[in-house]
Amino acid sequence: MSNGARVGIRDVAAAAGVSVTTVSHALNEAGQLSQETRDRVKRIAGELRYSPNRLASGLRSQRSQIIGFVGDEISTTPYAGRVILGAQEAAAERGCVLMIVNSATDPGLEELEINALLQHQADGIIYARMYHQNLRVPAVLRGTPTVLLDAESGDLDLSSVVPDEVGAARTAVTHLIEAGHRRIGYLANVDDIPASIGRLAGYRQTLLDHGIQIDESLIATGDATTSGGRAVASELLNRSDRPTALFCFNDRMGMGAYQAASLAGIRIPDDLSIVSVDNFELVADALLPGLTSVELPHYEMGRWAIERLLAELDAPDPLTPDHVQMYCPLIERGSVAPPPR
Amino acid sequence: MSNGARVGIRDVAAAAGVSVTTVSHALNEAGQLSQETRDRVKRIAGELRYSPNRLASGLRSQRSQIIGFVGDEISTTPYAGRVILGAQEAAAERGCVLMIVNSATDPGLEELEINALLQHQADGIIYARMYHQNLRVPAVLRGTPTVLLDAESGDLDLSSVVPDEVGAARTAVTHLIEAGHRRIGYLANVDDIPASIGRLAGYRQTLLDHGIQIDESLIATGDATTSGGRAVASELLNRSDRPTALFCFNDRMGMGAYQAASLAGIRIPDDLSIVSVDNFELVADALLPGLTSVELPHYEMGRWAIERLLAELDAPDPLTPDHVQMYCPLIERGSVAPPPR
DNA sequence: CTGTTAGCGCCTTCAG
DNA sequence: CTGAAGGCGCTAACAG
Repeated sequence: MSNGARVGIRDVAAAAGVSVTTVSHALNEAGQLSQETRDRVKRIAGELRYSPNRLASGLRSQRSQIIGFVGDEISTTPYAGRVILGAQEAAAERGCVLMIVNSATDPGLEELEINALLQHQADGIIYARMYHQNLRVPAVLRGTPTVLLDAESGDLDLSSVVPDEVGAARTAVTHLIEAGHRRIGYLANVDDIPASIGRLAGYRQTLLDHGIQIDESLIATGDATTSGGRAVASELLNRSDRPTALFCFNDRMGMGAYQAASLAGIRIPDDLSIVSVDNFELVADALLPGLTSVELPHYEMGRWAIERLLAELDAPDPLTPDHVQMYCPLIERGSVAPPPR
Repeated sequence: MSNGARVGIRDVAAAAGVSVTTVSHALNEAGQLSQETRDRVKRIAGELRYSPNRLASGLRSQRSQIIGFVGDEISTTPYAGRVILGAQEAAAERGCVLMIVNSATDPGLEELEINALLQHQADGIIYARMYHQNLRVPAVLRGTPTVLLDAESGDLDLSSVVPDEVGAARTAVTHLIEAGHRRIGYLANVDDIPASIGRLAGYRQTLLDHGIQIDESLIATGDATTSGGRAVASELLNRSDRPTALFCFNDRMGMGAYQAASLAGIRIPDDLSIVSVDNFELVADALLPGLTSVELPHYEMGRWAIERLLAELDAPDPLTPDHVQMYCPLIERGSVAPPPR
């Protein structure tokens, strides 16, 4: 009915002429066995195509080797894939497997889904958001080791990993300044979220650090979408004293800026340089010219979250929570050039 | 250590003054219990915040309620999210949960990952590809109920669901013809995969059905990427007898066609109409004007695969495999208009 | 209609 | 260094 896991530990024991204990020890690198016995048991287990039943071992050892992954908007964002890949690869390296639920917008449903994870005895939970945010973790999670991914929680002592938003903006704006730009506009996101705040702060700081006066009229705020970016970029670009470069909240706004530039007959990068944040390849790489973008380290955050969670699970004493802001590297393509003279 | 699942079925039994059997029956809607007892047990279980241990029940009942999902390129395609969402929602409705692995390009690694699923006693497997393809299913899967998603297998009798590629092309081209176009180019994909074959066939059939002679020179083949689309679209659009409409293999090639048109000073949709396949919103919706596209039903395929798999699992006798070609709906945006006169 | 009795397959004290 | 026994939490026969 199920899979071919007909052969159990006792079959191996019988075939090897030892007890089940010895087999268990040999296979789990536990106990004190002679190397010879250990090898022989392993060989025979292999020959018999023995495969452990993790329900049984989990039941007994109180370790399911399952990590629950609670994510929002898995379907609507392109980032989810890389987060999940990073998490899954890190988990696989440690003999764990991911159990994924898409936390719905409805908190009631989310609780149901988390309960399913808990019923399966997930050893721990990665609570992931696709956009950096502050949140309160659902009460059901209390008592289960949890790591926050692309999210932070004020009320609870949970480890978390988020992108270094300020640093991302600094990297982008510095790149523009180093190319010679002094008049740099910012296409900001209206939403009041950490990414908006951090990137705006990074933009300001970097200009100031380079002795560039901040011109508030060069900060245009809109929806963090292509059409939003197009709209606000148009305003900026139709001014007689338009900026020579644009830093964009994300790649979608960056794409909007391309469209606005095209509509206004402004060439990229000759007349206008653009840097954004996301490095969403399907967009950044597809634009003409390619969009230089600061990458949000989704894969790395996925890995980090799993590694941290497993470290907490393995620690004999509770670890003090760690809060990481992850570095965001610049991916250069073709949208930056020196300003037109 | 683990979660708060301290309270077990025996605690509930004690509190309710019944045996564990009665509790089990009450909670699982099994056996023959008086409605009164059933309700009382459920109430008490709720009050005690009882939560079943699915490792234990799975071990006993030989049903883990886990569906394994093995997918490729989960991280690099935007489709994965919707497939997974459809699968996960359908699974949740049936009390099941998804265990996801990203099958690497390396078959050895893939086998390892599938084995992990099997060790966790997954009741069945969804073997999913992100691009429609024919394949041989890994030998490890033999003996485990498996459903193919966006893939078909010649050598094995496994149920499968794929997009109706021919139908998708017919829908797209028919839409163009109904808008008045007769001279319709096709941006084809060089890769020799079912999608390429099916969409090309659908393009040809539809023209023929409408009495339109096929002009082979209007079929331009390139990489299924934005730059590939741009390159081949340029060829077509720089001809004096250029087509009035373009059917594109996918949205990325469609985006390339937009760029080629822009470079050539051709306006969409006034001078040129475009329809493609994918309906990848982040691109189709972001383009100016919006790209009319035939949607690949990823969410629905995810749902279908789970429902089919569960049906096979629940069937007393083996079901005869089902092979579905799923309908692809047209999503109209702004890239189609009557041909210029 | 409800309770008793065995395990599901494995790990983990304990003895030997 | 190895083996015997008990039980993780639950369900499925069968009794009553």
